[in-house]
Amino acid sequence: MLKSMSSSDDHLVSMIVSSTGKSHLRQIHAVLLRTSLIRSSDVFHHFLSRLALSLVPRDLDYSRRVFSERSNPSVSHCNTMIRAFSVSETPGEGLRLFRSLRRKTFPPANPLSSSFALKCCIKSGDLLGGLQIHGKIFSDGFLSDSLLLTTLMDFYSTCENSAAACKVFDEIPKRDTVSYNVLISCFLRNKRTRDVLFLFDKMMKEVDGCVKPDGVTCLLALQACASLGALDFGKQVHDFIDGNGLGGALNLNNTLVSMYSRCGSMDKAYEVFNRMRERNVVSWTAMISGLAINGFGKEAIEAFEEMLKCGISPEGHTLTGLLSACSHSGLVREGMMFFDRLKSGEFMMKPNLHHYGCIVDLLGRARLLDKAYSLVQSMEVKPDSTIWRTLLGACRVQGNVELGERVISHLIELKAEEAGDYVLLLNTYSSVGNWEKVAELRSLMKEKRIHTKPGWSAMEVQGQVHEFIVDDVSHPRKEEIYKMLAEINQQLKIAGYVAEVASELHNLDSEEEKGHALTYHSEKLAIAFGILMTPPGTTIRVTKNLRTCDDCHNFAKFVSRVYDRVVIVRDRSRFHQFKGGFCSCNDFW
DNA sequence: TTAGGGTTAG
Repeated sequence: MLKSMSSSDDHLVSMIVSSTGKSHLRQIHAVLLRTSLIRSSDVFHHFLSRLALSLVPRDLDYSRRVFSERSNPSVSHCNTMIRAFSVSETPGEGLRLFRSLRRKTFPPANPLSSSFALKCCIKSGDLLGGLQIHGKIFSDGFLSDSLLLTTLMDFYSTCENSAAACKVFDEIPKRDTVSYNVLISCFLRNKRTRDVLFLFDKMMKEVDGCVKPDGVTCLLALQACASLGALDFGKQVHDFIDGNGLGGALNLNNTLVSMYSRCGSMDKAYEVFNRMRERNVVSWTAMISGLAINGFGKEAIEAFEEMLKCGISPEGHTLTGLLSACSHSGLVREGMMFFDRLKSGEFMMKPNLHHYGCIVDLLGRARLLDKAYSLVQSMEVKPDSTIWRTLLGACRVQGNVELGERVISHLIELKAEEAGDYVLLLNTYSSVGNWEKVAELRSLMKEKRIHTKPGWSAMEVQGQVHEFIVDDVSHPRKEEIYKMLAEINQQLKIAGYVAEVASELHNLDSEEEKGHALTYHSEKLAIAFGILMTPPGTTIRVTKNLRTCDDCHNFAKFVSRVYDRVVIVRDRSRFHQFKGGFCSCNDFW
């Protein structure tokens, strides 16, 4: 049919080209060349777009050749190619094309060219390239282009420069839901979780015109709540979802399951999960991982088996959740059985680093350190720093100095040693009373200028999130908090609590500071704040970014008994529920 | 002629 068409049929030809499948594209190309129909800018545009953008997988070589054969490409032809490069493995080519386009006086580049070029910079991590484009936005006269500025924010977000992203946001003439979402995702990526909640609140109250949260906003806000353990705020987001007709979305329900379980509310997680009309592997994975961090190992295994019964195949993450559930609940036999099934290929995948990490953790907790070490040595994939770190953690718990030293030498070899690793080794030495080595390591840390990253704890009171760091003095009610902490310490002492000075050492320079900093670990500040701010009997919920130390764990146990409070601490690896002087983890973490 | 944001983790 194409053969009989003339240049006056451009539109029809374009439509045919746009609907052509991959197998016929070369034939169509030949016809277009033979009939000279390709000379039409319209026809060429559609052909190139089909070739470079809408086909999966894309044929970039072919697109590149077709494009280079065009003697007078228009801006939109160039943009098609820049966009294609921005999602390819060679985004640098897109930037080069953009630059050559800008150098020409005609045709001039348009805001879209800059937008796609920025995408190229994001993909290739080209900081300088992006900054140059930003510099030209003013001289190109694109300052009022909201969509381009939104992409620019996304660029700064990937560069972890949230201050620059904020500045661009302020300059956007007409902000809409997407520009808000980009800023929110920037805050989330850059760990400014409280700002995420602030912005969500602002959108909900429609402070900025009629900008309202949409599904993506809710998804991001829920992630922030999960990270902070902000259960009340999470419930508000849930209400917003239900009240605005967003409740049926699969991805939102999956995130709700994850949020509730990461906030320690398994009842609500189950409720959402059971009400879901449709569930995919992500839904099951969220549930299994949630059960895992809450210490419900057996239930996680049951959920996994139920999932298989429903005919859903697990993914890598699903197995990670399952194996970590076994590890956290001390189900060594079950964990090893699932690991064997994974290795046999039953789940159509090979064990990855996460899976090995779980098993190393499992063996370490089960005091099978040698077995864990030989597993790491025999791994098919090269062990990364996290694997070694997991093993180092197990060495600390069991005071195995010899293996601990060997492990740290592996970390040094990988050039991946972090302050936390030295702290673990330091604690291993101190747990066996080897003070000479402690001193030696301390001076080494000083020499290498190693500083620990501060731990933080968060606590939600009436929907407001309060954050604390070690030795925090920034909180407006710091005086009351420290007074309360002193009182608690006194009460606990009477009940028999003794601070374990040797249990955890942070970035301290002298022995005298040790006892002092133990008193002011961020979770202790948060717990004191909780007792201060809530009526007797209220559950205290604290979220911590690192693993909680032995001393703080012990402190929380005493608080739960002396103050008759349920204290729930979510640390980096799991939940601890303290009640009547005991912890749900049975000191096994 | 075209465009910007997003689900599970050791």
